[in-house]
Amino acid sequence: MATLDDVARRAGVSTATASRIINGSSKPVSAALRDRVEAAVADLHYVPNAHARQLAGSGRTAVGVVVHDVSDPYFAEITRGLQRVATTDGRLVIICNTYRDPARELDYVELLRAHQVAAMVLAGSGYHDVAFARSLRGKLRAYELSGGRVAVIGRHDRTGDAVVPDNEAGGFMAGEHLYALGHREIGVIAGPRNLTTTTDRLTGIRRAARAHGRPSPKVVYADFDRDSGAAATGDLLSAHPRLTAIAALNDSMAVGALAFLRDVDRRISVIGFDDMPIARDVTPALTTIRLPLADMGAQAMSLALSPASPDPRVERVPASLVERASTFPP
Amino acid sequence: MATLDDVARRAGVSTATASRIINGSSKPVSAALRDRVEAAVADLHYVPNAHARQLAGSGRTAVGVVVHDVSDPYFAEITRGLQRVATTDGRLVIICNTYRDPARELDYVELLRAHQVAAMVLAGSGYHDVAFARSLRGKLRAYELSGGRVAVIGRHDRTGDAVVPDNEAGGFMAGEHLYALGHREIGVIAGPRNLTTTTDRLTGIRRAARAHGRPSPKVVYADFDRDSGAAATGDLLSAHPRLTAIAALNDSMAVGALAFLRDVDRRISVIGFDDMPIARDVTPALTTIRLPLADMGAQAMSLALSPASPDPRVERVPASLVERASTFPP
DNA sequence: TGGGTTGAGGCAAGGGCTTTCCCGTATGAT
DNA sequence: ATCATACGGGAAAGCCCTTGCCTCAACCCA
Repeated sequence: MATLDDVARRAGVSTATASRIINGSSKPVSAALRDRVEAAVADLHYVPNAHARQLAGSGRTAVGVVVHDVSDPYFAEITRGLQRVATTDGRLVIICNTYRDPARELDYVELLRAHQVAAMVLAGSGYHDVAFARSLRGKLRAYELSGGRVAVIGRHDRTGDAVVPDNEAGGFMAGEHLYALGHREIGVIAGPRNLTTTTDRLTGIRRAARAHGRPSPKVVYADFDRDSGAAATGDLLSAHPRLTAIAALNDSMAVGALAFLRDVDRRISVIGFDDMPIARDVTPALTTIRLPLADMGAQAMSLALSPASPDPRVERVPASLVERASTFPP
Repeated sequence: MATLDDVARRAGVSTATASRIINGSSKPVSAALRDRVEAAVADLHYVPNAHARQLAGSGRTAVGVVVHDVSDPYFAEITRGLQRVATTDGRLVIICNTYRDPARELDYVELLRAHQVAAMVLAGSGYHDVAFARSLRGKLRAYELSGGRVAVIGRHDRTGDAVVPDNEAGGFMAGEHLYALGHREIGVIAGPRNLTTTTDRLTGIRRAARAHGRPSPKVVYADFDRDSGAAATGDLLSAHPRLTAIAALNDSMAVGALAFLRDVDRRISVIGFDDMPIARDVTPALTTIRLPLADMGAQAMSLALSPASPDPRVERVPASLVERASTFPP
């Protein structure tokens, strides 16, 4: 691999000059030298070593993102928003998939710190796990102490910049919608129970049940993905055959529910959550609680990229109901 | 940020010793020192600087991936496969989204080279653009010369390791299926015309038309995404009202076509391509040409991570027909 | 007891780049 | 003609690590 030294030698200048030309430093350099250096760069296919540069230079340039899994539509949307603003800012994005393994999450935070990223965004780190939270807080604090910036998407039990969707209100809206339609007994397909996203949304639905004087909904837990949603629907319906509506705590599981219901040839209301792209393309089109996922990602990255402010900024993101065809009176 | 120096000083040892302990080198070290160093590391929240390490050490550790857009289901699946094998190999994955901008693609290759990645995988770089291809080849060669490994997914006009789906055969199968069903005049919603994926699939379909003695299908070009697929369906149908079947060159556009047809309340056959996850959840469930996307990603990463072999390895990936409900006799 | 091992640890040389001085030379003003 | 002022360019000091080589002491066997 050609080095700056090679370039300088070939152009007959010092590495200092070569470096200045290559980086477009403000120091003036004669046109002749500039040409010679540029020619040498081209001839040698020279690319500056990013690690050496990072070591010698001052500015951190990359940013890190820690999510459950970029291929999951929920995180894919968020990541899209994130990337848009990071790229606009000319930054390399390092994406880390945790697959919901808290240990892996902790490791990735260390790894990103080791890579001297300028900022990191964490999405989906809301576990009900005190030890994990404490450990994470410690690592993030150490990172921030060394000048790193952090933004979190989702409920945060640390003080710091965050983008927080109103999952509880969204859950309430879902329940409200179903009860207002006249349903009396509803089932809920929840996500993993150790996630705050799950419990927050669930709390909202339960509050709606109370508000309507209905019994608490029947809950069954799944994994936020389609197939577990389908399986959970089976469980729910065999345990409680008289349910007339199901609230799935995300659209992937709602799609699974719809698939299951079609298979067993039953037609009951299903409401989802998130308004993922797929929601409008299933049949019946999915009624769901919308969250502006891409925007949330963009907001989080903006926060992370902006200079630290003394008091943490928390952007609250409202949820909204999108009525389509999958919910109807009992 | 604490440095190795800080750790060494605090533990009262040299940086050499500290480094050996931290990296679990084979050199023997007394238990006492080891404990002191480990304590210092913990106290200081020390994380070794990845850049310095990369500079000083020998092994390249990260790998790069260049794709159109990770949030696009096609690339999301591929990326999932890639990541699985990269992570198993203990490597950091840097994902770069080109949004189908050849210039950006070239830039990313340079950037990954600058970051000294051990290997890179390119997916979706099959543009019909001679200048681009030449430029890309040059950059890749320079990278390989410096010990980097490259694997490409899709048609490659460079010699090197590659995973090549049989798009042409897949296209033929799609056409074959439709003609065998009795359709005489079919329309095609193609992807961007400058992509080899588009032209290869199209070639296959045209061959099927010839094989059945049918006129060449009507083609309209779109962008491989849902909305452009829906719009293209409208164009196609108003230009050729008597079409009885549509072949979309990927599932996203097929889903758009289905949506459009539902809107105008028309029911004609639609076949997709790729068998993305969404295919089985739309209504009617999408008949499609399946490609094992995640496996392709995994294979490509395996190739890229294995030592260079004198003669390039090319893994051909067969396509297969998945019959669902969206195709039927005219 | 002496020479040869072996075990534990430190010194210092990079690795490739940026950047801060610092030094000539040409330019302008007086 | 002289002095001050740019201006163009180079030398070299790091940035933070890893690792080959060397030293020193304790230990072994004959």
